[in-house]
Amino acid sequence: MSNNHIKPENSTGKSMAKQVKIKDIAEMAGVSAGTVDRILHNRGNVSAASREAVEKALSETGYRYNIHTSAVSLKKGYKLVIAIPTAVKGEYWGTVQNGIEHALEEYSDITIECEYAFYNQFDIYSCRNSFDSIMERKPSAVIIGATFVSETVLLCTKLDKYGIPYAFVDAVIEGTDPVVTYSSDQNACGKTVGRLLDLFTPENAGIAVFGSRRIGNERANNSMVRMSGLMEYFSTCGKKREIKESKISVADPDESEKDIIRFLGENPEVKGIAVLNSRGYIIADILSGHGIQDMNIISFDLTVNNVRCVRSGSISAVICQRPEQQGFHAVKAIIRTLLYNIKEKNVHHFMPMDIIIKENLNQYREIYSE
Amino acid sequence: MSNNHIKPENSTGKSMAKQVKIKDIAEMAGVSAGTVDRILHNRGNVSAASREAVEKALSETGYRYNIHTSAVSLKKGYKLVIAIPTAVKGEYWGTVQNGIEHALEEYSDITIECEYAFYNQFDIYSCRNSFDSIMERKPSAVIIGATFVSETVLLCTKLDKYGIPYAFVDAVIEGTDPVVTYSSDQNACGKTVGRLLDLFTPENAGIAVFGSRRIGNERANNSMVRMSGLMEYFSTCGKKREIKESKISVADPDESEKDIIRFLGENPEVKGIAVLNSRGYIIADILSGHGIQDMNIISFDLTVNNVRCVRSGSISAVICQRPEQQGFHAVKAIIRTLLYNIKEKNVHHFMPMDIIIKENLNQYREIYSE
DNA sequence: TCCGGCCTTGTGTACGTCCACAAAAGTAGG
DNA sequence: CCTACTTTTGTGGACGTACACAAGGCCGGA
Repeated sequence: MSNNHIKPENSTGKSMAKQVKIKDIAEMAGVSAGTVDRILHNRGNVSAASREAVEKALSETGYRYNIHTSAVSLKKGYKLVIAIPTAVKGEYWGTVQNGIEHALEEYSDITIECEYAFYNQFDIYSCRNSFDSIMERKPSAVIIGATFVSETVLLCTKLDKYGIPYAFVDAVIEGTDPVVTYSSDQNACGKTVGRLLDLFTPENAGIAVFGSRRIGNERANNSMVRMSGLMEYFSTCGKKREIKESKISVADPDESEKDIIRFLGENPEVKGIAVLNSRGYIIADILSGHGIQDMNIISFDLTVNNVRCVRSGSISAVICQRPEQQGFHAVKAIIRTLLYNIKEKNVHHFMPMDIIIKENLNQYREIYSE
Repeated sequence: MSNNHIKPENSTGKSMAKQVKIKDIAEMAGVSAGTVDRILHNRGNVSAASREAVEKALSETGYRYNIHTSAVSLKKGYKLVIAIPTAVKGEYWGTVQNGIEHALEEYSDITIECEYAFYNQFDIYSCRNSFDSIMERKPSAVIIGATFVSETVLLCTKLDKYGIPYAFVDAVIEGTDPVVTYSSDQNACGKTVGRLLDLFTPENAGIAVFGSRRIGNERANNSMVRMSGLMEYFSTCGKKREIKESKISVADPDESEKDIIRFLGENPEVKGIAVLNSRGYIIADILSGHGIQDMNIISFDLTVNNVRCVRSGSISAVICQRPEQQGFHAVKAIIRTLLYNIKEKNVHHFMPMDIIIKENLNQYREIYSE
């Protein structure tokens, strides 16, 4: 009972990497621990000779400092600013936020202050307001859920100027220099949707694709990339499918309903619909309301409404890009950067595209909620 | 609509929790820090009165001790024994091992020694040998990948006796008391396979199911549970499908090949095959070798061979249960138990069943390899 | 040469916990 | 009431790092 632990010193033959301490490095380089510390933290005021000697010792020993003792003596806290579209519980950005908070819990023994700078993803002025406030908040690091291209580039330029690290979730914006990004390959998503639609829809039936209405021409538009992936799938799959395109309006539900019903009246051969955003449930509910049962809908994101529709069968499949994991890992990566002051090598992480159908829905719910 | 987004903690959007220290608890309870420490670590020699006062203070403040300072001053190390089937890189248990090692890296600042006790999952004697050696190794905790029921129960009884915590990955054995388990709902897996097979196989074609040959009648047999799930799917899906059953032998490849070709000769209507273990690639390769192209194979696990077949199209879909995550989380949970000496509430974790097809294969590869 | 100022380096304390050991309180027997 | 012993409690050093501050070295100008 009392001997179910081992003593660190007396390893029973197993070799254990011995921890190299700052003092060891200092001794090797012929300087004091303080100098090593200054180099490790880029605090400046170090001669070229000392720096060289210490860096040699560091790389020879493969020194990695002890995160625990580091955290113990760390005086300064960090301030994390999260600039993402308004997070609604049970929807996409709400799930991202879950992941963010989950990660912060893991670091609850370090002083990390976290501020949200939400913006309306359909309103460029709201985004500008929000992003303008970020520098005033004096962040140590920023997590960005980008929608508008030039606003984001502007923000990143400022952050770069002050050496403030930032990470992207959901979408990656060109012309920026993030520490790390978590996103999905939207083109591959489109292909996957194509494949699923193809599987679920009878061979002789038609297919329709619903995207969002474009808002401004500056938006980083995941839907459009998904669309081209979907088209690629159908142009290479060997089968001949007729593909109709349409849009749904987010703003006006009554309008949408009329549009959809009219569209289906005009295209009775359509038996499969791809909805390239998270609003598949809207179409599913409209069709249910009109007693239409034999439509196969594929949509995106495991939101509460989509979950309901997958369970009831009014949506055939949903593709999900692990928003929670995106938030979680982005925060962890950015905190690691703050602590260790090193950039990771592989900055772009692509999340898997989970395929969720009625049969495997339950296990995903457990993962994505909580 | 406007204000149902998540407010983190307080109105200013900041989240910071103040650390309650052992000294604070000691002061509140009118004892010294040493006494609090003894209670926290069940070191005994504490009067009932002190214990009561301290526990009151602990629960009032919601005290949670600082993992970093704890780790800094922790003298003892831990020894983790991993009792799983022999891990081969790129196969199921190899991926579990990846996850285990990944988790150990996260705790590289704590002294954790890790020993593997591999066994041959097809040989009950090998399992006995391996499990018999475990107590001698004086583990602080054990991670078990169980195959044989009574051997596992025996091991767990011994572990329980000495109060050594253990966790299950992949399968859960009845009559044991693990700290935590990571596994999949095999019945739901079976249903999902059924659904996929149904989608991929033309409506008028027949379907076959290949399980493993049973080895001994004591084995925890995932295949059998998957089989019943699959049957459930087809008995409730409304369609009429003819389902044939067969087995594949792991031992003798030539024998398997003959069996399969004979089977398909006798059942030419079969155009879809579910392989309820990870050996879908064997069948896929045999069929490819015989020039058979129009078979839809669904199998399990993202092994290197299955990945190759999904990419080439000879396997239509694979279901994967995140072996890496299972290993990863099991280790993290067990280490948390060792550190905090508390049991988690929800011991059974079910992993999602990822559906992998050609179109979404690449992103999963990145996740599961690395 | 001396002085002030800047650049560089070394030193010492604090962080919160663990744990060994010392001290104190309690108990029992004579 | 004293001694011997057990149970309970308090105390201080150690862990490895961060950072403030003091101290030393170097340089140019007077």
